[in-house]
Amino acid sequence: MRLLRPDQDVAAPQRVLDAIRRDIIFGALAAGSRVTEAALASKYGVSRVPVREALRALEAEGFVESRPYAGSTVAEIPLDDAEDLFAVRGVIESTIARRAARRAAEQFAGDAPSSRWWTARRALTDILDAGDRAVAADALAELPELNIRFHLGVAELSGSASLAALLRQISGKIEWLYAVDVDHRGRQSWGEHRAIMAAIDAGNEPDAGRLMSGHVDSSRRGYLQRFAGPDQTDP
Amino acid sequence: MRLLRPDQDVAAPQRVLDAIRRDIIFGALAAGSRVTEAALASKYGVSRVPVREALRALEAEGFVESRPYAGSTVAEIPLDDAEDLFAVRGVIESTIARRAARRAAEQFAGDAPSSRWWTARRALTDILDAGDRAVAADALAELPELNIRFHLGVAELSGSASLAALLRQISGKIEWLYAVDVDHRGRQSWGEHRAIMAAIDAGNEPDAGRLMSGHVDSSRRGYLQRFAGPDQTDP
DNA sequence: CTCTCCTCGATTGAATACAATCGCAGAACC
DNA sequence: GGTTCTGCGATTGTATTCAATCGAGGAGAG
Repeated sequence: MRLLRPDQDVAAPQRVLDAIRRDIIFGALAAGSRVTEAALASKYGVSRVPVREALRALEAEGFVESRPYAGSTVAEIPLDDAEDLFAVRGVIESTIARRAARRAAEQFAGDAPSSRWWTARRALTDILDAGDRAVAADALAELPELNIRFHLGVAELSGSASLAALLRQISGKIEWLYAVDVDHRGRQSWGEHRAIMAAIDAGNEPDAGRLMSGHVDSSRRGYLQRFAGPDQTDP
Repeated sequence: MRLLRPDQDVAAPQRVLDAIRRDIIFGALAAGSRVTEAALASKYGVSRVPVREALRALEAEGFVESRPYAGSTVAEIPLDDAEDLFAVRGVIESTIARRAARRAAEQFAGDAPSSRWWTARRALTDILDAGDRAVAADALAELPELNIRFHLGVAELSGSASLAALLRQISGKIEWLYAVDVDHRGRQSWGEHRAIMAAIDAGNEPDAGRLMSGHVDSSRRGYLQRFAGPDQTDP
């Protein structure tokens, strides 16, 4: 009947997976460090079985590396891949945005929008509002999480599970790279989301793709400016 | 001491994962069909635990969908995503090819190529030879598997685990889409691999990227010609 | 006859228990 | 003194076991 623990034990294993991934991305688990199943199990209050499943998923996503009988280690942050990852992400995200726009138009062309679509769309409204509140309250620390959820929400809206899976993988890596340049351009970046959402709602594929592409590119420039500043190329 | 079962039980769980994925890609497990853990466990002669881990990894890769207590089903083939997946794959693969070329140049610029690099490079030679033999012997059925291995091998050579993980995910999807257009253009497609390899070995980044991009695009055109032929766009 | 509720079988989720393997420390030998 | 080998501790891999949940089918009320 599940009156207690409202939506927590619905997905106990999923929760462990998300928690570990989150710890990796935001630095609680350092890159290269060794993680033992027993430690994670006791940390999250479950047995080793769900932890093992989570580690396997994370391995598929590229966040941990495992060797038989040798255990798992947190993967190294792909610093060298930054440029390339941004390029790939740009293509994936603009594709997703275009498809989301097309799908939005389809939803209203037909009889009635599917409930699945509405659920995703409503979640995005909540995310955008929460982000705006965070910006207004100067609680910029909340933005990284909301940023990921916004982009994944758009992927959900696009209806393509394949592209969504690719995005989950790559956006996780990018957040990992710089845990969001939140002090530097958090406000502006968040503001761009509204425009993207509007283009999608309007069913405007070209604009949606273009705005998303620009959004990712701004992010890329922000990253380069902050980290790769002086030595753009190595001799 | 592992004298028996030479390289089979080294990675029993990995083997189950690869086997299931292979069955999905090449059609032994139909899209949309329900898969029970017990059935897979008995099929591969292991218990349910490694099967569950494999399913979680496949879920992360987007090949199966799971709902708590409702079991797992093989995901639907992303037919609608074909165009987009080819576009994304083009970017990923050409990026990988350019990086592989750069890395090849670096290997010979320094003191001595790393053993890791050499291992990957040697594997590619074997794959290319095996493919040529298969073509000569008209054993085209072997090409799909070798094709995947060639592309993943180049990814290995690029040295970027992130890009390799992305490629693994997307190339699996594309093989799944058309289990390789082997009768139609298997020979020509395979022939292009040598040229790509040569550009990489020469450390020629632009050529490597361009050739790989063209290679993927040929593949895309082959797919469209064969499946999406008449109705390029829906009214 | 239809709808609702409930029970039961099947299946998944999780925990415990045991076997297999690896890496390291320390002793023995050269 | 250095090298090699051998136990031992720690950790992972797998099987077995039990609890939780879902879905289908039937009984009963309206």
